Amino acid sequence: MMGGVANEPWLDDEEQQAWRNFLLMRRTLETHLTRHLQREFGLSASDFEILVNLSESVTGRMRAYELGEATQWEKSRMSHHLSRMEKRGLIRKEACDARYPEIVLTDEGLAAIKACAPAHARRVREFFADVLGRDRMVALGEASAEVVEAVEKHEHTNCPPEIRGCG
Amino acid sequence: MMGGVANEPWLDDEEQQAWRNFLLMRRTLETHLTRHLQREFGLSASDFEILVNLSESVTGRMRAYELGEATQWEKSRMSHHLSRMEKRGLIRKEACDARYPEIVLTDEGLAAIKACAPAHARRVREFFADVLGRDRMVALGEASAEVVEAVEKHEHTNCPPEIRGCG
DNA sequence: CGCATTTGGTTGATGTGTCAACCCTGGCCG
DNA sequence: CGGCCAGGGTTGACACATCAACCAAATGCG
Repeated sequence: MMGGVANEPWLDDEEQQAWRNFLLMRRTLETHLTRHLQREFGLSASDFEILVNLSESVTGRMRAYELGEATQWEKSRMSHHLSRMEKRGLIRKEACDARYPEIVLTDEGLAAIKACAPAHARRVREFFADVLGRDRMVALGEASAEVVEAVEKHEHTNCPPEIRGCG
Repeated sequence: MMGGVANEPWLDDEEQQAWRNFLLMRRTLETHLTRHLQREFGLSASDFEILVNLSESVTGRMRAYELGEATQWEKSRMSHHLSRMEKRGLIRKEACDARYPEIVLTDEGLAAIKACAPAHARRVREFFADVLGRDRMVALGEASAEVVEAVEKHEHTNCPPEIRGCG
């Protein structure tokens, strides 16, 4: 029909192929990992991320804000998700501060992450680390950091006025 | 609290750091690209994907099944999303076959993708292609293909019985 | 022929993510 | 002191994804 709409000077065929491979890879990997986590342990990727962060903290308790920094989620997403997790007994909100409730890992939550972490890590190794090999994996980690930095730098200077605040 | 739950023999610190960088990168990039597409053109990433596929086809019309192959979406996701897109006038379903309706790109849909493709491609270039540079980008494309292949091979041999059908 | 199976597609329920609006408390400045 | 306002957190509405169940035309085989 057009064949050229995305074929501007912007990306040539080889680059586009690489980009599409990347998109496919990330979805394939994510779908696969998520589905197994869900089926075998009843945890979503989001659940997993929260539980990992909590379990890695020294006290097993954090404020939602800290979790937000660690995960880079929107605050409303965090709030919604923590409510759902609380309903399922994976975490608990404790009102120590009478303003900023603390998010506490419950025994059940701890048990859940302990149960699924090895299988998850094994899959990451099998499908990612082993396939790439150490060198390429480290290189990808560095490249990733560069991309994140580039995006964030741009967000600083170029985001829409409602958000900017910097100017 | 534990610090060690994900620190099994499975992934050492360096690997884990690379993995987390990768996760962060892919979310940062995706969030950024999606948000701009949404704000500037009112299109979600899913809309975009469908429109790209349709617009690249010779006739501007495909069956849902073909779109499914191209995008690797679940069929129900496809169905739901096509319905929403039809409601918004981006596509149309035509019952030529009286069984398998054809998905047709409308003028409005074509206009939409033509309008947003350059800006989107420019962002991909700016935040991904230019940051990585051609060589690393191509290498990542190849690595991605390997990962996809590994996951898919495993899915073949090791998926849960309901799905397997093999063996 | 007739019935079962396959297969492409739809539907409904539910969980999840995003946006915008709101609430509440503490700090700031008059 | 007192009003304001910034920032963490919540809520509601809506878009989206996934799962399981379902539907109907086509195919296959007794």
